[in-house]
Amino acid sequence: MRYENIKPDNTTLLMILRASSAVVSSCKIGELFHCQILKLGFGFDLFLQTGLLDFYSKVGDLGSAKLLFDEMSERDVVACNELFDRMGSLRNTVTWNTMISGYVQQKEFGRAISAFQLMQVEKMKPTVETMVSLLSACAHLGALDMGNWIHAYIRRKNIKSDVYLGNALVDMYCKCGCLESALDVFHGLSSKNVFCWSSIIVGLGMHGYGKEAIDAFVEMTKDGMKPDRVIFIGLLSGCSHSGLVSEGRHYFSQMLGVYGVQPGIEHYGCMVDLLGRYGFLAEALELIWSMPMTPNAVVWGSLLRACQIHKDTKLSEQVTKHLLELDPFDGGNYVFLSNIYASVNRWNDVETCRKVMADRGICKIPGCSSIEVGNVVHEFLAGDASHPQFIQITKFLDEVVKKLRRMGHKPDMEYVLHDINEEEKEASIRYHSEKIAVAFGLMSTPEGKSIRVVKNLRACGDCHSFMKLISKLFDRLIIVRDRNRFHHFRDGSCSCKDYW
DNA sequence: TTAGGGTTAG
Repeated sequence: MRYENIKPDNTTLLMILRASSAVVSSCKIGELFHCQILKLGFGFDLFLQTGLLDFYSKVGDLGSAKLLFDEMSERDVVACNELFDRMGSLRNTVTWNTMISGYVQQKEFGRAISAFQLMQVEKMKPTVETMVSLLSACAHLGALDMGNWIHAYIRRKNIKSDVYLGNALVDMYCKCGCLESALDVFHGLSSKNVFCWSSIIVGLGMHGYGKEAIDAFVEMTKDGMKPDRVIFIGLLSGCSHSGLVSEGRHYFSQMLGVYGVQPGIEHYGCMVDLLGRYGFLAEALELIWSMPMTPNAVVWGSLLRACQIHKDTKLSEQVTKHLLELDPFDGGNYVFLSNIYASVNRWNDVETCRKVMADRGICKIPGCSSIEVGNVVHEFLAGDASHPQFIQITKFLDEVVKKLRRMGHKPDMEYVLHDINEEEKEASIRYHSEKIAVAFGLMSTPEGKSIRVVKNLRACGDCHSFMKLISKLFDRLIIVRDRNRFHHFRDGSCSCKDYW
């Protein structure tokens, strides 16, 4: 259009922006576009500004989005001073919603919630779109208290529920460990689409209810709903969490013929996970070689995890080679290999692994656990003692460990990295972030209250048995969401039946 | 103009 020397109007620009935000992943183009708008001297109206704001949010340039958003606020003040008070605000509900959803999409969940609080300070009325974004933030954080508060707020303010909001609630309750509430909301929905079904199927699966996930799938198809690829990911991963190998095989084989869904690399990944985790390592490897597409890091990663569970050092070395070829800078691969060497006492190889990591400047992601107490999310990062009550927590934890030892618990140090003495090894696992978070929960919540912890990585074997004992010792329900599933610890045992 | 579900891994 510029070549024709015809000046586009605002509507055209808005259309271009929307199209770009759907396909463009580079922030540079947004900036260029922003400059062009200014250079060509457009009337920068609210729609265009919102379009640009949405663009910045979607491509992940939150800095520019925030700058623009704040700028809009200043203009608002000027406009209100100059004009009559009936003048519409330049920063309206839609721009707030765009900003909040931008934070959620960029995984800045805390900021999304803060933005909502600011929105309330400015007396801006939230809408159903605001609520959906916020619930998604709570789901990611595992912030149940906040999620409950939002649910109550929706009821109090009579915010009209739709299928998006219903789904967001179901997903939030599942990911915050409240399967009962999720099911309540789900069954109460007046209409359900494929998103709602997938939320509940995935939720059942990640809580260890594989059979119920299959039942939901069957019910869904009876309702005339056509399953999509995400539904099958949920179904197969649900089978995997519960060790339902033959059921998983059955549905995988029926995907294309019966349901018309072409198995993608994700579904092969689920199958490798299902077979490998159960111990069928050779079959899992065979499946990888027979795949119609090139296996990716997720597929090899699933097999590597299976090798770790079933202690197949030889195969795991082969698998790691593939992984390191695919991504030589992924720290996780080195950590995995190093753990496997450590478990069979090959300390020289452990050292080599660590040296390669150091030489290439690769770090491992530190463990991080969070717990919500009194409407505040407390975060505990491995090796970080900055929490104001850190000393009291560790003292409390030491006492607990002593008690557990008297009960006969021996620390499981299979995957401690270093070739160090037993005492040092014990110290290195005693303060794992999830233990600190649970200890803090025990100290700061009333007796009998369940404790919910969210962890960014998988729980180690020692933390898992520790939680089982703690649930009995303190008579508390402890719910831990780890990287990919839930563990409900009650009266000395775990809902995963130690299959995870 | 704004909103929702997904496989491995430190």
